Amino acid sequence: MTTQSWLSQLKAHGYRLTNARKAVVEIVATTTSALNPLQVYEAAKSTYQGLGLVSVYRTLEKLEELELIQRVHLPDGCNAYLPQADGHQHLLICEGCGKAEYFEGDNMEALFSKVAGKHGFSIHEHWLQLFGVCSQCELAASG
Amino acid sequence: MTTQSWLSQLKAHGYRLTNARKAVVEIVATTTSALNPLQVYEAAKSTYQGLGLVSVYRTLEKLEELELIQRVHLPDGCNAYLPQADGHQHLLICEGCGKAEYFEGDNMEALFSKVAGKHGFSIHEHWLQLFGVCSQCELAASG
DNA sequence: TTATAATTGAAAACTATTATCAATAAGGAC
DNA sequence: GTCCTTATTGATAATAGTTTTCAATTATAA
Repeated sequence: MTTQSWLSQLKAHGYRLTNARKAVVEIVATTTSALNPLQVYEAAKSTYQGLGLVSVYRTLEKLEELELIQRVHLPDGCNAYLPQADGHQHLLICEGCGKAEYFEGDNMEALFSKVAGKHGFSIHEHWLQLFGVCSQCELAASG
Repeated sequence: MTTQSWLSQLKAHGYRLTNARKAVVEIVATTTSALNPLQVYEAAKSTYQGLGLVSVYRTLEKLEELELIQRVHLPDGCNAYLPQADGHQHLLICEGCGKAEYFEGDNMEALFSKVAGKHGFSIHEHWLQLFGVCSQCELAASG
């Protein structure tokens, strides 16, 4: 299970397993949508009442350091986090429920290097994010 | 010239042409890299000494409203602005000098709708940004 | 030139994030 | 299990970025 595996990795890096960390990991490791620190805080408090917002910031920082989560930029804010994808993946985000799914773009790299060549750039990083409405939200809206 | 055209558009929408607005427009209409409010403020102050930071925020807001500029998300901040591109373009940004260039991805839409179909999403918006180093910065680094 | 209302810059308020610090508690040694 | 050390905590203060407030100014139409 992801939560356990993340806790093991924290431990393996010499970090102590505290109630605050367990509560934050439990939320972030299992979320399907990108969450900002305040959202994590509110969700994690139901597991561990005594949690402080500051500990959420600190735990997110460590999880990002260990590459278990990644920061996601959204139209309404740039501090949301999502479990990190394996390999190089792109994002599909539902504007209704916030659900985020990774996808792989076939042959995207080829396009990128073509563009890079044309403009005389060497590419180091890329962001590709699609925003839309998932089928459930579509249904909910029409039904 | 872009600056004049932007000022005309502000005027056409009933906004007064003040020194503060002229100074901000002059900077933002001619920039080749995405600038945040503070950067605009500092650059525009050399044109109009009395400028206040608050007026920069307010002017950027109006320019965005009129779709003359667009907000750009960068790894180190999400409040930079760039003149808006015609049509649907993507961004190529130099990590060295900050220069931003638009490009058109051929057949990108086809890929997006394929992905959308596969995941059951309907896409409303997309972000595609490539980060790298432009030829000038490459040269500067090696030379 | 004058009147008027939009706009301004300075200061205050607000929000999000980070640093400080004494109290707490995790986890290794025994 | 108990003790000890020190990482970690939550509360508070500090900081940074952005927005609101407001009296003074100024663009513009008459």
